[in-house]
Amino acid sequence: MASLDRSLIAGLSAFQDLTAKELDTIIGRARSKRIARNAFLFEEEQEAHSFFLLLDGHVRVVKSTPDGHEVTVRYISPGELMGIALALGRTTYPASAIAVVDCVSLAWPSHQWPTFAEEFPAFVANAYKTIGSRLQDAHSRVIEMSTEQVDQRVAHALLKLVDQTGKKTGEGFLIDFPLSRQNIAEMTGTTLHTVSRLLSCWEGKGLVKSGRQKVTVLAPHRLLELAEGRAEKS
Amino acid sequence: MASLDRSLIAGLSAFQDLTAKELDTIIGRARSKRIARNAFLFEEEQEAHSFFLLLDGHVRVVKSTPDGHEVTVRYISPGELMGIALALGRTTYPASAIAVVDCVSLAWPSHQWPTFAEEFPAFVANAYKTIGSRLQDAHSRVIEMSTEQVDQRVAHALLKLVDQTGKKTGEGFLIDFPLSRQNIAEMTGTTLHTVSRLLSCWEGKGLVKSGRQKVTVLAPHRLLELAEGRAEKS
DNA sequence: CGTCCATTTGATCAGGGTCAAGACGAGTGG
DNA sequence: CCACTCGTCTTGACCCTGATCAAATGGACG
Repeated sequence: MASLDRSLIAGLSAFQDLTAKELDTIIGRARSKRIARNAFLFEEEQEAHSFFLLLDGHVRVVKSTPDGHEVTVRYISPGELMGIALALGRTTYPASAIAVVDCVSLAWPSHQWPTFAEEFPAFVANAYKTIGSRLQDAHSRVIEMSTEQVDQRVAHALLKLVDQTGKKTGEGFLIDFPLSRQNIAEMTGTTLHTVSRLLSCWEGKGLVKSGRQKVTVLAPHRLLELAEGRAEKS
Repeated sequence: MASLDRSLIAGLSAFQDLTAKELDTIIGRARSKRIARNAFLFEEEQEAHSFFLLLDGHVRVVKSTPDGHEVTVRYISPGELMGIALALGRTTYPASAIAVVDCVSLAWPSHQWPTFAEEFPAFVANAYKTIGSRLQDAHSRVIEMSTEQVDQRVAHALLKLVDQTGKKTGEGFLIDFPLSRQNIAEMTGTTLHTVSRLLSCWEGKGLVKSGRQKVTVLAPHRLLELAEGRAEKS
């Protein structure tokens, strides 16, 4: 097996302010893994044996309720850390992580966390920054759910995904992984029916174009107006 | 002014695993403040000059939306840290904190955080644990908002408050600070009207007893059944 | 006693969930 | 290459939860 090279992680915000030598050490302790589409990287409630960095692909993080509902917490893009809640004193994963497409990730055993903390304070500082921004995300989600209508929430969700992983195409911004109506519903606390109706309607207005597990945002600006509730009701 | 004594903070989970001497040092750097009912401890977007520990009273943490809605993020009880989001790389407060009753708090200047981190690693570890549990709280809020009906969410909210600050009385558990229908609505993403109707209904069933800005939970167990959706519809 | 809030309760109604049925498209196996 | 199947998506009809609008009641406090 070819050994891992630090160029894989150099330049990622998680490893900002670390020296080349430190990167070498860190990557020397990592194992790389391929995860097939639809496979779990880790599961909710499971013992948190490792923490991860996604190198390639897209991962959906979900929590399940006792009564069978699934709620999507977030999508992870390449370069992001995953499974780091243990840095906050947990021993089990708070959610499950599923590969949306075939993925490649790095993994470090959890028991190395304290060592990392001592040897690479810049790294843990970055990790905490990540956690901070996720806490803010969670709070904005709460606020959206409390104050916005379904159409605004769906619009916000699409815009967030475009921001995160949008690929510019001739027509607009394609969300670059398989995304079903059901998936969008699980992000926004609604049903696939309502999402389907919304997308149909928006397609009619030229805001988006969507197909089977595929969404392209054509007019982000107008979608944003809708998301912020300053669109004229037509 | 009498100087502050370490007995004020000894025993609090935020200061677990610190020596008496360390506690003395920490408290020596604190300033204590009285905050009148309805006054702000800090405001959203404001420069985060200090972080706080609530000694006495109750604080409501709220975020406002551009269109004037207020969402209550959480209530803080004595012994809890506040305004520590700056530990996660922020420079402004992410929400406002309002004294629900007359309060007493300790405050440390933010610029001491790095010093604290070096001198009292146990303290920052505890702080991160606090943040971790708040992240989880936020996620459960999202899940509740996505999957539960209003009555379940209100029931959950009341139970959480009872857990946090419930005072056992002859009849049940009193939530020990002024709490209006409006406040409950802001915690659960509904309106004061709906909350009022729910409480009236529950009062009829003997689940709660409520008056002006006052709620007592009489039958937590039955309320929990309702919260979890396994109550018989009557 | 009067004013200001918090609360209650009724009436109305719409957003969006639920139920049902069908169309479409992609992959599979013969 | 075609038929079949399964999963995704669409669309209609219906109805329920809970928001909105409106008005009255009741304490608390100056």
